[in-house]
Amino acid sequence: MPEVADDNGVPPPAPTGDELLKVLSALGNPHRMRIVAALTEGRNYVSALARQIGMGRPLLHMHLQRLEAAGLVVGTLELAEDGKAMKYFEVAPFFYELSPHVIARAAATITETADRTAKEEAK
Amino acid sequence: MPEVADDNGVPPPAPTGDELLKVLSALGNPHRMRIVAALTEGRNYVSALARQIGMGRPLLHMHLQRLEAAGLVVGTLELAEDGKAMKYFEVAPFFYELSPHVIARAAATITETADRTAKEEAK
DNA sequence: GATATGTGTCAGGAATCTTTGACAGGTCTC
DNA sequence: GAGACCTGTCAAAGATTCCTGACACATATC
Repeated sequence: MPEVADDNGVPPPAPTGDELLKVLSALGNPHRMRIVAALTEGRNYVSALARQIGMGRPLLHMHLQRLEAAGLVVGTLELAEDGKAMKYFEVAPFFYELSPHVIARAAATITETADRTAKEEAK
Repeated sequence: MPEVADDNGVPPPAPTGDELLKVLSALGNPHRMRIVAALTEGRNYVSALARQIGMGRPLLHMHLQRLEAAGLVVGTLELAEDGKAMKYFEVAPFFYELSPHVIARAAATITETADRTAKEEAK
């Protein structure tokens, strides 16, 4: 039988420079990588996750934020039966290919840290 | 004609955590991405490259070093006909797939910045 | 009320990148 | 020798990222 056939067999979307940049810098960190790995085994809420991989909540919170900004994980705030509000996170079904061509193509559409702070995108 | 058929169609080598970490953090930088892009159009020596993408030599030198350490580019010091020694760089034919599974698998073999400086690998 | 759970944020220090301006060396041509 | 190229390295500053210890807010139980 063929591996998996979830998606409609979408080829390679060719990510933009800024997008790829966010993804790569997000994944290029030991802790963040481990966080994604932990979430791959199942969704979890931040406090529990923090205990599981042994790291402070504030720190985890920040890392999850970074991962979510890159679209690698998604968090949803839901209310438990006992009324507690807890934020569950789970990995997003991402997929990127890294090759010279992909990088070259993406590099053409970068609007970041180039020189100016490029902080004016609100226009 | 079919795209390219260089390699023997090697599947997915499943990179180690440290390796993937180096690759991702190396590529997760605007300048480094642009450098790879520039080299995709053809090999070049550092001084010329520096002028081409407008950045100081010392800086470029450092970035190239990082890229080379990650195995994304390779540099060779050769002597021009007029006796000058120049270091030519070119992109390496790398290829990585980024998906939750790959990350999870790689995360299991990380030996970096975990906690201790892990600076003792010289043993 | 006190305690334990969950959520989030903030300020400040520690640790790492990133960047620049010298400086060293080399060969060749004028 | 002086100038134009190339190579490399270093120290110190600047900018980011990372990390920790408070603090705020909720709800439920003892």
